[in-house]
Amino acid sequence: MKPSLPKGTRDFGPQQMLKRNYLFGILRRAFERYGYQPLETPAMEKLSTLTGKYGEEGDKLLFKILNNGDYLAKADREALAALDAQRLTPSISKRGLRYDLTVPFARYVAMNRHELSFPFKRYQIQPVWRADRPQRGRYQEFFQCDADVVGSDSLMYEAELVLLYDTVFTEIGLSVEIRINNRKLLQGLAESCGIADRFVEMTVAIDKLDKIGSEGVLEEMKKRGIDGAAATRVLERLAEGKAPAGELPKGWKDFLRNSPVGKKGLAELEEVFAYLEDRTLQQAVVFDPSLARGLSYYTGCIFEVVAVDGQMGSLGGGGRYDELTNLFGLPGVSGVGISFGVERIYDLMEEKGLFPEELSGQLQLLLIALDEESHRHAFGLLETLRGEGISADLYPQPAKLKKQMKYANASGVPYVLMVGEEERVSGSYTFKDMRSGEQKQCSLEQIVINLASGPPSQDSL
RNA sequence: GUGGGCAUAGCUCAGUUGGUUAGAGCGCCGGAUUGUGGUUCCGGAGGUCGUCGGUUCAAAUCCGAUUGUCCACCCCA
Repeated sequence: MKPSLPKGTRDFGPQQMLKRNYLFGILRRAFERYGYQPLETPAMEKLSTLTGKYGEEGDKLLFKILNNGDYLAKADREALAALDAQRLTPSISKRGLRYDLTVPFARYVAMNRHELSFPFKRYQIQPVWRADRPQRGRYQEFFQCDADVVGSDSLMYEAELVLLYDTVFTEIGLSVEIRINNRKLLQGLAESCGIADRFVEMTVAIDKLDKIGSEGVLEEMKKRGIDGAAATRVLERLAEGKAPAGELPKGWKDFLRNSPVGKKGLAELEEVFAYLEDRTLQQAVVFDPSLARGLSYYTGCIFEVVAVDGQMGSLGGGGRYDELTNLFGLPGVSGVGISFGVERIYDLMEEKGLFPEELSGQLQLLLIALDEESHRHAFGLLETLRGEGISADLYPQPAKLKKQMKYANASGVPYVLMVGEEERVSGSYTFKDMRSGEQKQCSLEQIVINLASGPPSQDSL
């Protein structure tokens, strides 16, 4: 049998894991600095928790888990005979793999409403599964990384989440544009153009403005049943385009004067921008009226992050949702959250070489022994080195030096310590920097001092 | 879910109108060098041509199916 992986899944080898941990570590520390608490939920949820939350398209992409035991005994015979998979499913599967982290979070909040004190802030970094057709940067199993706060409608949190995006992307070393819009403003746009009943169709279409241009969006809207004149009005309004945060184009106020919901959206944006006014931001933050985001549960401000120079697509997104916990019987709990597209961020960091050369968790020092007695001596040295918190290892036999060096080189260890008869009797070991090729004689104490403070810096030799 | 491209050594890829023993580069192993990797030189190993079936005297090459992968939609991270 030829071993292989299921479609759309990947192994993460040691080199990848060290980099992923570096990225996740930045995220984790940033979340905790901002007061978000860790949370994990099970990989599988009841199908009743998941279905109906992502629209018809989303439901199709849910991975379903076959019931245990003789699952056909309780199958819906009629549906089975009729080959009606959709009707058969509930009778043979009652669990599924989670599709995102937001819905399980909403379920968690609803279940634990009496224990939690609000506002409740949590972050979550876990894999999710989608039975999508894989493409570059799209997998069937991938990690999501979310930060959400529920139980407060303060617009302070919208501003905080923008700062969180700013902090994280700056620390990673990526230049991004953080786009902000508000669904209420879009509702106002639809109302003012007389197509309030085609709101969803309008948002789906204008979200593609970047990609297909205004003619394309016009076609898209017509195709989705929006009157041509109204569609043209929508595009006229969007023509004013993006604006730096804090400089909301004047035209919008006038345009939305007859739409209470639109004015509310505008006011919300103004308040968020007011919170951001004197903050120091490293990344570009812009108001983008064409930003719509597909997910229908957003009700207020919405966010999206894109790389300044990349065709990578969205690196993250989020927004405010007022009614998500309603679905689990907990009304009146407003939430706002953001997601980091860690898989794409990883790919982009790789592309731009943003990972440090030395990553924590990596082996720092490989001992190489040249004869049996030195090998046992080196085995003893490991105890001291490891006791000092240094990640150290010993080649398993006193093989030929060339062979051991080759192994050291291939494994990417930054430092090698050679132990032969001379070193063993003098207590002064040959300590080699594999990158520069330089080597010198060092006592064990000197080596510990060189390496003890985590990953070695460039100039430690 | 719809439409299309691709599948040959560990990796990236050549392979003529179907015709003897399927090639290259990189990587790997060994040696040059018995205390020095990454550079150089010499030698070597490694392939059921994704899988199954069909056409043919003859298939990596043509046809069908299937699986995987990539791309564009749909949707999304």
